[in-house]
Amino acid sequence: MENKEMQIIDDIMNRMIQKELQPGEKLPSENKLADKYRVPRITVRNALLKLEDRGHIYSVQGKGRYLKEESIQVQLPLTGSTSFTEKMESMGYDYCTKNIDFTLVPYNSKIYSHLQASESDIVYRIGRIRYINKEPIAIHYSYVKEVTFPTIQKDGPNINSMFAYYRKHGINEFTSKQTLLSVTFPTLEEQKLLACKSMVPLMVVETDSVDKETDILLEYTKIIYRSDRFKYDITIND
Amino acid sequence: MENKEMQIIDDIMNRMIQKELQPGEKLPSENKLADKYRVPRITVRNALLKLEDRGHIYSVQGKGRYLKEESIQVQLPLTGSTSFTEKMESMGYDYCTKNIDFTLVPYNSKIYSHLQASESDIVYRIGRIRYINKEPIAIHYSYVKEVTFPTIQKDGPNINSMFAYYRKHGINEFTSKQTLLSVTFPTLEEQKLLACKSMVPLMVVETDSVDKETDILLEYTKIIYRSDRFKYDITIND
DNA sequence: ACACAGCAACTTGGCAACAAGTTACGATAG
DNA sequence: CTATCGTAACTTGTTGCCAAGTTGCTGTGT
Repeated sequence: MENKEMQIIDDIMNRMIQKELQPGEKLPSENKLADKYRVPRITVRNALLKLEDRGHIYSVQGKGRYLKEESIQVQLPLTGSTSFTEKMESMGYDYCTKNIDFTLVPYNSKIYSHLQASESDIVYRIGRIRYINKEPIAIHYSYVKEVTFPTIQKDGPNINSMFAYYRKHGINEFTSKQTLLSVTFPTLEEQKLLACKSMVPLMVVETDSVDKETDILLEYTKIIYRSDRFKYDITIND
Repeated sequence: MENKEMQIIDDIMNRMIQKELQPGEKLPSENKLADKYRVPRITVRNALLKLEDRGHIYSVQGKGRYLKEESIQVQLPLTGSTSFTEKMESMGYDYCTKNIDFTLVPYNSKIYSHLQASESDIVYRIGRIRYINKEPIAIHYSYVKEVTFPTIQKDGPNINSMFAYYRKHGINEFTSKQTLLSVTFPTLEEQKLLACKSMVPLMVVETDSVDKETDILLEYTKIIYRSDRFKYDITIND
């Protein structure tokens, strides 16, 4: 029989789902598991390293391996036109956000075409990290043309909520033309920002935001979520 | 500086995105890369093994490592009430589907509660695999109560399209109460069915299907997509 | 000139021995 | 009795060496 490693991963994952293994619990040592599954130690070790990369367990040299403490899984409405902050607050989460950058974006065909911007347009990126229970759970980038909001350079660094900023400019209802969703793995930088391991999948949601009244394109948005922190609600309703 | 391994992964991934590395191309050997990045061979090796697990490269002992051939990425509308088959055909893909199982489902609190079924109800699972260009891209499970369609046991094994089956029963318009989306890794069985490596993330879409006219619950659906084959369109429109 | 065997130099794959860190416990000294 | 130190037995982490597979060149015989 091939692929003992994957069988071990399946077995341990099942035990975690069935609650046979509890959060915080210590796993048997590599040697004990190797005896149990009748495989070389290295096979068990590789399986455990993968589980660690996925963020399910952690190890302490000389002590052993432990299941991570269970962390929240948030049911997040991906659709709908209310702001992220409002969604979170209406669900009663300990939620906060932190601005991480406000920079001029060098010309980039993908972003510029999304914004329907010409090469001579000036585009800024507003980046922030969203936290639930003090844990980072998403990176949120807003790309805005200077033409659309001429005072953006001055306002930018102090914007806490783009929605609030738009309301201040008399825009109250938003819609979007297209929302795309894909799955990636974190770069080294994203791992640092989101405090996650290299094999935690990220969900990337890209959309445009349009003033419902005037149909003017406001921004191009890219949100990068830790996929292990959410069950996404994509119900279409109302 | 820590985490050389991740820096190597980032670098190779960037080169792939920038098309500096072409599909099918042979990568430098572990030793050459170790020299280039000034790290021990084992570090390069671990980075390459992760890229292999993610499905980006493959290796041949004695020969070397190669970039996988580029495969299609389909833009898939996740929302909307047309059937999967219709979506695919309207987009002109070489699409087909294969029934893989029709079985009685032993009592399971999660599935039964989704179906609003009591413990004495009989529930069947219809499983099929969906292919694009002969490549498996999704596993589709439909859970149906016998009460809803009394002849399901007889019909089941020959059902090619659930939507067609419902239409035969006079149901023409469908809707759903809630659609949830999450990300997981494949079990060993799912790896075999979807012909993918252990670290290819899967997108799981769970929904109920309701007859729009009578509001009767028809089925509970669970679709498991290979996340590397799609960009999902979750635009809410019309 | 050509065919072929054999060898050398490369590739990736696997593993065993060793290193490093933690804990538990018992001997020993005060 | 108590405190402390040392050691042995465990844990996970690292690495260097050799096995296995492929390629290509070179020498040899025809």
